[in-house]
This record gives sequence, C-alpha cells and structure tokens, in this order.
Amino acid sequence: MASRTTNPNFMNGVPELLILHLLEEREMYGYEIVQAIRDRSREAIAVGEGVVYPVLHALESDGALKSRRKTVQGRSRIYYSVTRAGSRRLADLAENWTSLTSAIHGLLAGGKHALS
Amino acid sequence: MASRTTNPNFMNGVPELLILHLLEEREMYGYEIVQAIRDRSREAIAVGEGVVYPVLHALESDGALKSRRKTVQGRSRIYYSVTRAGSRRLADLAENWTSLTSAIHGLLAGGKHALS
DNA sequence: TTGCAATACATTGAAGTTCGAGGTATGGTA
DNA sequence: TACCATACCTCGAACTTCAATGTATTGCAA
Repeated sequence: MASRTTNPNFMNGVPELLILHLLEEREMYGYEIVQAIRDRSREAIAVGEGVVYPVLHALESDGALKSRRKTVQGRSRIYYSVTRAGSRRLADLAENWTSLTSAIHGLLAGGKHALS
Repeated sequence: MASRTTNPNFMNGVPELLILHLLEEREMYGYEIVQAIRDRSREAIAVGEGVVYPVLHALESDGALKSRRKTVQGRSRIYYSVTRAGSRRLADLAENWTSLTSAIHGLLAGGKHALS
C-alpha cells in the first residue's frame, strides 16, 4: 500500500503548487527549480526532474506559464514565468492547500468532537 | 492536468492517515468512518466509500488493523481497530505529514531566502 | 587529452492513489 | 409497497509521482 522511498506520499499536487509559487517570485528554468526546492526546504522536499519538466510543460500548454529560450554561457535554458491565468491558478491552489491542511490539522488535533 | 471535482488533489496518503487516526481513538466501521471524516471536517474533506474500504482492507492485510464482525440491530458491521504495528505506522505518517507540510508552508511563506 | 562531474533538457514505464459509478442487501418509515 | 438510509464491496478511469535513462555541452582535474 505504500513503499515510496523519498517523500512518503502526501505529495499530490504539491510540485505544481511549489513551482507556480517559485515562478511568481521570479523567472526560473527547470533545472534551477529542482534545486531551489531542495535547497529552500533544506532537503525536506525533493522533486526530481522527471516531475518538474512534465509539470512545466503541462502548465505551459494550459496557459499558466510562458517560456522564453535564453543561452547563458553556452548553456541553453528555458525560462518560465507566470501568466495572469497562472497567477489565478496559484491563488486557487494555495487556498485549497490551506483549507485542506487546516481541516486535516483540525481532525488530527481536536481528538474528540469538532465543531466551531 | 487537474480536474478532480471534490478534493482538488493534495489528497495522497491523507485517507490512510485520517483513518488510522480515527481508529486509534476508538473502534469504528467503514461506513461510520466515511461520515466521521465528512462531519468532523465540516464538509471540507470528503472521502468516499470507494476510498475507505480499499484502504481498510489494505491496512488490515498489512497487519496495521484488525477487525471483528458485529451485528447491531440486524445490521452487520465490521469494526476495525489499530494494532501495535498500526500505531507505529500512524506515528510515522503523522510525523511525515507534519514535517512535509511545515516544509511546504515554509517555502510558501518565506518568499526570498530560507535558512535557519 | 582524456575522463568525469555538473549543467540542462527530456521521455519512458512502473507503481500507487483517489474518484465516481455501480452493485448487493437489510431495516425503517411514509 | 416504495423509498431512503444503512452497510458492505468492486471496478475502471484518470492522474501523479518516481526512478531510470538518454542526449548534449561546459569546465575542471588527472
């Protein structure tokens, strides 16, 4: 039922949320995003390239991101930035994330009854 | 890339965590769990029977739960309770959940740099 | 100059989850 | 007699993440 070695579940939709968040801060390219997530989370979260690139492509074809190619020191990079639609999407995701996690937190904490 | 109508992603592993948590509090049966989650989260989280029963079965065959059949008012119910192994599993899951969500929260909040 | 690590992109198949719909059966109530 | 709530269960579809693998270039060290 479970056997992941790295992030033991709980990761559904998280990469999309984090990527959108990072890109709203500033333009970045795929490889950079992979490391930014590792670094800023102090290794707590590790999202591989096999996750990042597909998300990037999907987000772009959805119109949430736009890209431009740029060559830096002989390295060809594809920089992504958030579109207006992407911003809205991020806002939605962030809100969902917040309300879901707080609901779960409530369930885990308030052992007995719940209610307001 | 996303299209779920109910819980918009972010649900990976959560049902298992919640079920284990509820059952540690007290013995419950499947149908009851479905409603307990709905009720205690004030509709914020809705986990269908199609999710709960398979998780229950998997958890039991993993030795994390044990069950006993009981008939109440002509209704046949299967009550589940947490084994020692299930308790450990819950502790692990809860810890992972906490550290992951706090890492994500940190990423989302601390816009610029991170570090201690 | 040869070799290796890092940079940078990308794809594939495997595995695991959730989700909704559908199915069976009984009890109580209108 | 209907119908809804209770109570169990399974199936296929859809979506994700993950690790492995592949290409190509740069830069550094042996």
